[in-house]
Amino acid sequence: MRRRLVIVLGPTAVGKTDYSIEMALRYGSPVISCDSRQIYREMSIGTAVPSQDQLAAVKHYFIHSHTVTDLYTAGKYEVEALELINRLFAEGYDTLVMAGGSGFYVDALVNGLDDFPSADLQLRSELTARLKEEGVEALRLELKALDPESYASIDIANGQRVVRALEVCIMSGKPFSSFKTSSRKERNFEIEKIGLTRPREILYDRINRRVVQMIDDGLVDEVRSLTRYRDLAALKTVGYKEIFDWFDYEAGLVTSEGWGPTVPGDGPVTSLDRAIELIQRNTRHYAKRQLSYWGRDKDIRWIEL
RNA sequence: GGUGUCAUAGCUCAGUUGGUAGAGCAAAGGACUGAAAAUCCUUGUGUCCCUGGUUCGAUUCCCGGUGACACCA
Repeated sequence: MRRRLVIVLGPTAVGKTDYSIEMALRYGSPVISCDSRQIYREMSIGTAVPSQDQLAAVKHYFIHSHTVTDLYTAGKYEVEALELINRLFAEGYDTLVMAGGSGFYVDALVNGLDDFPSADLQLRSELTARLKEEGVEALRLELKALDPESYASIDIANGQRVVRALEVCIMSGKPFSSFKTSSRKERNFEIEKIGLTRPREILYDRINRRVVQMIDDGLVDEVRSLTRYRDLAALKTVGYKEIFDWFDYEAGLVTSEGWGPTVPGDGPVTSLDRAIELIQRNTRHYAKRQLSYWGRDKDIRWIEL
């Protein structure tokens, strides 16, 4: 029997949720979400999770299934999603629908990640602290000594990448690059990727309006209720970080002092309106990055809505 | 009505002691192997408000105009 996974992907706010539910109903499939933020049960409004009605209409997986206090990663997603997919196929489904905005997670599932050691949070936070104090150069030199190949191939201007490569080198005692096989894992089902898109102007307009809707739906309260988690990776999310910054300003923790039109950065978030503007802009940036990520994937069949 | 200040990139502004100009943001493009809604990289010619004058040369100085703001009436 021909088993098939149909992945509906596309930039944020393009309409993946509606499209995937419609498709799932047609195939009698559940929807398997592939979204690095909708997976957290503590976050709803700011992540544009499907509505109660939608969740009732079609069974969804990986929505609100995990907690922000556990660092979730693409590696975990690969394992868990694959396990679920195999189980569902075994139960008799021949077509499964996946909806995803997280390109890296989609790739992890489709092609598989190499067998790198997973994150060591202790080591990572040490390296991140050093990155902050000593700058990228110091860590870069260390990487050059431990793993010249990675030094030559990864983006060494990107502190986060340098930290991860170093983390693996130190943890395993082997070069980061030695884990890389650049081979694709075999999957025992067919994969079809459908990319949803819309004219840029329309997409941006949908984003702008959706952000306003989120505020009306109570985003500020949702964010406030998550204050104690704000340092977790899960909360480093568009729609949340901007509002935390606004809270900081209101609390007098940051001021406009020292900031001006030629100083890099966005400056203090002095009002809710300013926070909204920033969320809209950052969401647009995010959508653009998603489009760029999928831009070179020749396996995607694009559909303009 | 009078006086003063300002008028430069889509926006906020810097600058040129006169030799046609540059930051931040926006925008566009790109990268991506366990933080990925994260993180990082690349891209800046614009009647320097308009008219006239001085000058080899004016966006820069001067006259006038227009507009914005402030103060005085």
